[in-house]
Amino acid sequence: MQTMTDIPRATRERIISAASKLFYSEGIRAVSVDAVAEKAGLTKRTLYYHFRSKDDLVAAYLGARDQPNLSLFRRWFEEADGGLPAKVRAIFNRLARNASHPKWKGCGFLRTSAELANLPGHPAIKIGVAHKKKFEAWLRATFEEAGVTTAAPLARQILLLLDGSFAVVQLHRDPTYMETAGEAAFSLVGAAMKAGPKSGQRKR
Amino acid sequence: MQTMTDIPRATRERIISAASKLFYSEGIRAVSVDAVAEKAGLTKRTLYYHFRSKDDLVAAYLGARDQPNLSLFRRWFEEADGGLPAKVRAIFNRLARNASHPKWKGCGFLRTSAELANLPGHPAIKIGVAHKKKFEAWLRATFEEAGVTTAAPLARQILLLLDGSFAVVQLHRDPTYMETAGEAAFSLVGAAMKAGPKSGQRKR
DNA sequence: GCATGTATACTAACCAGTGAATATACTCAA
DNA sequence: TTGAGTATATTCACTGGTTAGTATACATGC
Repeated sequence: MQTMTDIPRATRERIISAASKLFYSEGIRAVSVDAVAEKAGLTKRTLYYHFRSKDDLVAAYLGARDQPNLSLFRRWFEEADGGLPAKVRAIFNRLARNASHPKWKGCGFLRTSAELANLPGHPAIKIGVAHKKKFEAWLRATFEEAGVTTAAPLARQILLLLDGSFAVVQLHRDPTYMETAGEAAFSLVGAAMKAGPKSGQRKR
Repeated sequence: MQTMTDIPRATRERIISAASKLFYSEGIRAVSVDAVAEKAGLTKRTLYYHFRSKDDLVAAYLGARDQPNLSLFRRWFEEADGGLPAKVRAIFNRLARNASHPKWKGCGFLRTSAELANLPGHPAIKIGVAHKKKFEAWLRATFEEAGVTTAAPLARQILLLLDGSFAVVQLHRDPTYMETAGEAAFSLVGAAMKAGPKSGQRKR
C-alpha cells in the first residue's frame, strides 16, 4: 500500500512552501487563501482539499518551521569555537548575518503570535509556544551539561535576549542590535559560569 | 481664534480612544473602520471626516501612546528605591504586574510593527521606531548621568531585554519571564557600574 | 449664506469557504 | 488482459459576507 501515494504528498508540501513564503513576508491576515493557491500553482478548491481551513494552513506553515529552525540554532552553536559564552554569542552573530538580508522579517513564530494575539486558542499559537519552549529546554540542558547551577534562569535570560533582538531588529532594521544582544548573552553566561560551574566539563 | 474649536477635538480624541482599545486588543487588520466608528458612537463617514484613512488612524493610535508610555516608565524608575540596578529592575517588576492583567496583550508598538512588517514606510511604523529610540535614549542618558562608561551598549541591552519580555510574555502568558528579564538587567547594570562608574553620583 | 461637522446610503473589490462535476489511477473480478 | 468500480485529486463557478472608502445631503452655528 502507499506505493505512489507520495505524489499528492508533494502537492501538500508545495502548498506549505508557498504559504510559508507569503505568510512570512506579508503576514497572516494580509495573505488570502487565493494568493497562496496561485503561488502554489493550483486552485483554491484544491488547497481546501488538502487543508481544512486557513487556520490549519497557518498551523502547518509554522509546524514546518519548527524542527529546521531548532536544528539551525543547534548547528550554529556546535560549529562555533571557544567556550560556552562564545558559543552562545555565536548564535546571535550568525543570526545578525541572516537579519541583514532584505527578505528577513523577524521570527515567524513571534510575528504570527503577535498578529493572532486575539485568538488565544489558535493552533498556530500553540505551535509557537511549543517551539519556544523546546528552544528554552535545549538551552537549559546545554547549560546543565556544562555544570552551570543556574541553568534554568540563564536559559530564560538568553531566550529573552534572542526574542528581544528579533523584535528590535525587525523594527529598526539594524542587525547590530543582535550583536549587542550577543554580548549581553556572553556576559550573562560568563558570570553564571564563574558563580557556579562544577568546574569540570571544560572540554578542549 | 480657536475658541470653541475644542469640541470637535473631543470627537477626534473619542475616536482615537475607541481605536486604541480595539487595535490594541484585537490587532490592526482584524479591526474594521466600521467597528471603530461604532465603538466611538458615530458613523464611519464622520470618522473619515477626522482621519484621511485607516492608516492615519493607526498612526494616531500609536502616536497617542508615545508620551504616556514613556512617562510611565520614567515614573516607575523614579519611584523605585535602591541603586541604579534596582531602579532598572523595578521597571520590569512593575511591568510584570501589568502583564498579569487579562487585557494585557504585549507592546502595542511592537505588535503593530510586526503586523505591518510588509509595509516598511507605514506612518505607524515610523512612530514605533521613534518611540523605541526615545526610550533607548532616555536609558542611555540615565546611565551616563550615573557615570556608567558603557552607557550606550548597556541601554541597548536593557531595551533588548524589555522588548524580549514583551514578546515572550505575550506568547506564553507568563509574567515571571519579566521578572527574569529584570534580574538579567540588574546583573548587566551592576556589572557595568563595577567596570566603569566614575564613582561619583551615588546620591542619597 | 458659509464653515464645520454628522449621517444615510452606496460602490467596487475582496475574502473564506462550498457544490457539483470531472479527471486520474489503482483494485479486483471475469 | 480487460473492464467495471472506487478512492484520490483537481477544477470551475459560485455564495454570502465584509471591507475601505465615497457621493450626496442635512444640520448647526457664525
